[in-house]
Amino acid sequence: MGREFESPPLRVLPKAEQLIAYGLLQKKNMNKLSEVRVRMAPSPTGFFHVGSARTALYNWLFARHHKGKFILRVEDTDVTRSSKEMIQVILDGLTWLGLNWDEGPYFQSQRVQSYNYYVQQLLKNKSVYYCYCRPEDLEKEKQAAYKQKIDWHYDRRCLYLSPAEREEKEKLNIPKAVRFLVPDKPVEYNDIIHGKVRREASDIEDFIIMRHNGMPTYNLACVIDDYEMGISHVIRAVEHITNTPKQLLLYEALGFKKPAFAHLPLILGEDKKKLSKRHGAVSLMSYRDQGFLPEAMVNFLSLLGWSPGSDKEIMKIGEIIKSFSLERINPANAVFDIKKLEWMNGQYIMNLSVEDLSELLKPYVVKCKFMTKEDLDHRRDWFLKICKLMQPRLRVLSDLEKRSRFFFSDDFDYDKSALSKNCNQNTQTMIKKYLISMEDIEPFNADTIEQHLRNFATENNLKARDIIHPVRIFVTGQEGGPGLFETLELVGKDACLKRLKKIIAEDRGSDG
RNA sequence: GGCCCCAUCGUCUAGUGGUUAGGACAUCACUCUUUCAAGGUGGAGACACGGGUUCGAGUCCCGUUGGGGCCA
Repeated sequence: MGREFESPPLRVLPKAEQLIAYGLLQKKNMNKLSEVRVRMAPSPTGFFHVGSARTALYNWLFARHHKGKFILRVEDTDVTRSSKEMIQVILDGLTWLGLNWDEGPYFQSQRVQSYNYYVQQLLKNKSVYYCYCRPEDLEKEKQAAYKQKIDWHYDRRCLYLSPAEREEKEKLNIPKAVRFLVPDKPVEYNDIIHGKVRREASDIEDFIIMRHNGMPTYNLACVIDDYEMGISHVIRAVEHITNTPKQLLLYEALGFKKPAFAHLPLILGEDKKKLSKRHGAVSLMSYRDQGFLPEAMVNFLSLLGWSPGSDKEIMKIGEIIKSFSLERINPANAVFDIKKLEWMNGQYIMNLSVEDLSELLKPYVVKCKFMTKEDLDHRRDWFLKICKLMQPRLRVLSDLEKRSRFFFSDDFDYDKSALSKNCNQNTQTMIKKYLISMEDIEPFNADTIEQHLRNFATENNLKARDIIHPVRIFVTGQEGGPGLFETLELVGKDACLKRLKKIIAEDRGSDG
């Protein structure tokens, strides 16, 4: 890295600043035109966390509400193995949710010279100093201190190195990091969600801004990126709130204009710990695969920490954008309630047209190997009817597999307790008789099946339900489900007869 | 260990000094139905605690407790 960085890198000027630069706008009118620019800055970890998804969503909602820009930036300096695929995961997640970005993705790994440039500036104005300490040694000291329940801060030993000592270390080519010299005054700022946040200088350690290997730390890269990308509002998770004072110090040392900050509450698991892999599904895409609709996911996530103030919960995206504001975000952490998500998804499924639902369900049918796509297309009307029957019974699309297998295949499991409840000598005899008369039903549709069954019941001095229940369990294996007559129609005459015969052949009546 | 953030039903929340503390999910009952869902009706269920300020506090202040987060 022998190169000197003389010219400052290009900066993306917000619209208003561009106009000022061209003399087209007076500074006093700047606020009228100043554009909202927000960003989502994920680090590619191999999957897209629902928490990141919500952060992205809130940024996006804020940008759309203010007709500003939503920018995507990949923080990939730390992750040596960050690959194309991992970045694609993020893009796919955003795309699935419908969170389109206006700029980017920008990559931190490609902006190293920009960070170097500003580090030089900081070195020049003595806001930072070189630190020759070995990270492992400091870590050891720190752990030892914690063990004795003593707080530990870096003691600035490298700041106080004599010129001779420094020269010695330079001569030995000891790797050096760059540390920020924290000024002795408290840092205070106004968080949009949390209000006044204050931190004493003595509580802020001289933090590293650039590692031995020349890579910037989060705080440095973040500040420079946000500045150069003209970010007006930094909206991020509350775990970063402790970084904010440090970053504010950097803004000051660099002479940058500060953005506004809003720190989002965390999403918690049922045990109230930060939602993580051990809570089960935290990857956005696993929700997609289970058959959650993106609209439901967006609606649910938008309400996890924010409320429009009205009682309305099922909202179109336009309504959410219209009423969204950072001020209405609840500062308290929120538990991820999968039950409510499922309910909401069910609501969205019910509001779908049958045609749309069938399109969404098709991949699941194929994936479960119930039918091929071609067969499905051949029996379009039949499949549409199934979709209609299942529509109010699905909470996630993948529910289709266990709840409606019997439509597609003779190979399904019987609900054991329901089966034994309905298997006795009487039902066996009755079903035997019913089976014979069923052969005559023509055409085999819901209406004729119902008429026939009710007649059969009267003729045999039975209640309709005494036939309905056993037939249902024998034909579908389940105790509940859509209306029996529609179900039988769609299962088809041959399959119905076959399944009833099978039950009789097994002579379940005798073994109970 | 230090610092920071947070605190209304089990969960998500409304509430910005005067409310029978409202809604949603979940739960329970009833209803509809051939069953299961969906729908309808209803029930149970919360201001963590202690001090202030105030005529009056879920709401403002302080403390305690509890939870959470961060510390290359």
